[in-house]
Amino acid sequence: MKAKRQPAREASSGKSAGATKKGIETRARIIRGAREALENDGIEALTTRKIAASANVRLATLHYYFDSKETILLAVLEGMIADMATSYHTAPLAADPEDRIAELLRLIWYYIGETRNRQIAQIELTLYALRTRGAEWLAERQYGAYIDFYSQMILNDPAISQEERERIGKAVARFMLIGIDGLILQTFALHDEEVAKESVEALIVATRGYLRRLLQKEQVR
Amino acid sequence: MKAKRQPAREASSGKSAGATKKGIETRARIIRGAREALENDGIEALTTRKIAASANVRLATLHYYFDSKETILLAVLEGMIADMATSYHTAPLAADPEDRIAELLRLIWYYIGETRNRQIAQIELTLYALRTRGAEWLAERQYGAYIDFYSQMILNDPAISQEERERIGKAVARFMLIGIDGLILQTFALHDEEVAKESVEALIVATRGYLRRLLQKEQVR
DNA sequence: GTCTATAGCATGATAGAC
DNA sequence: GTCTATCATGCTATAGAC
Repeated sequence: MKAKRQPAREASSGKSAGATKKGIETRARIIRGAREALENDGIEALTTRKIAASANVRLATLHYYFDSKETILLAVLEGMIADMATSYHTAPLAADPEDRIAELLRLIWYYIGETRNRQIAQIELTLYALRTRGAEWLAERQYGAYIDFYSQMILNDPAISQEERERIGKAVARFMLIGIDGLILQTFALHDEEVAKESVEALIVATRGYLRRLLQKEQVR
Repeated sequence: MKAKRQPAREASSGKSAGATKKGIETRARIIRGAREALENDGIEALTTRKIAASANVRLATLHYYFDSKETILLAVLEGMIADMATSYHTAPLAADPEDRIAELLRLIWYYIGETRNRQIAQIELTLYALRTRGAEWLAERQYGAYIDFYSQMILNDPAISQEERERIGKAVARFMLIGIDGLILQTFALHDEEVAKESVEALIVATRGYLRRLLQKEQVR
């Protein structure tokens, strides 16, 4: 709540603590506990006491590992970024990029449905990072990571030059990500499974179309 | 922070206060102050004292008009929903629905760029409502209001039956809204104006395509 | 590295004068 | 309807024993 402190450049840690094996473990447990508490109660109701309880750690231990509540929150976001790629490692495998888009979007959609509160928590954290002076780069990195990952999943056709592949892949990835984020908010607000499913299919068609258009432009050059 | 209180069914007010002219004015000032404080500092840092200061009202006055901080927050969201329609009343006018989509999306995009913090605050509040037991309906109503509004903006072709017009219009509106929300998050995270502009155009093409497809299906029947 | 204990202050909310 | 004053509690963070 206090604003006197200067923002943490490094979200990872505040102290040099956590070098030993047990230390690393405890640090991880704190982050996990914070994430769970955040998922359960939302950022507005999150307190260090809840984090400690959720991590099964005494209150003072939090501050041995982290400078402040802010540092913990940013570390949770960092953890989510790191976890992201591993979540989908049962990856789609279709040969055609357009089919991969469809598979990927349906897979993501399934995962989102299973992790509602985590999705909400992640958006809360993104907004928190955007608000926190000195932490905007974290939100940027989060999106960068998602875009890189999706991009690589969609386009790996060696017939296209590396440069163009990356340009187009990232554009499609950004488009996909826009749809996914918007879909999360809308689905949880409307809670109409039927309508959500329709939107996913519409998003698939749109993303495919966008990819096709970008590739066609490429041909014409 | 306490959870003992039972949730407010009505977000509008908590007490019967605010019947007089001055009372209504003060109530409005509190809501406006709360919104401004929220826009400036984010929900995580929002306190009743900040709200009071921002509304130029003493702390106790807040509680004369509202049962709790929660009630104030939900009232702010309600206010945003009410303001929504008026924001775009300089409405697009093209005759062709597809052109209206383009105009509308570019207009919305401009407005969003001018009100960055308000957009973030609104998403924060939506998530807060989704978290708050008994207030989920507010998030739903918010989306319903947006969808109704966009729907009506896009489709008013009398050549189509009322029922179909509404079905298609709402589907397109939902699609647009997904794009807009996703775009808000991504743009503020990446803060790349160039890339954002591209995404808006991609979204326009996609939304037009979606409308066209829905209308074609309609023809075939 | 983790604990107990507590400092020191901010918080949401209320009592009661005017 | 708005104020001053204050309560009870919860908050983040720290000191210091083990």
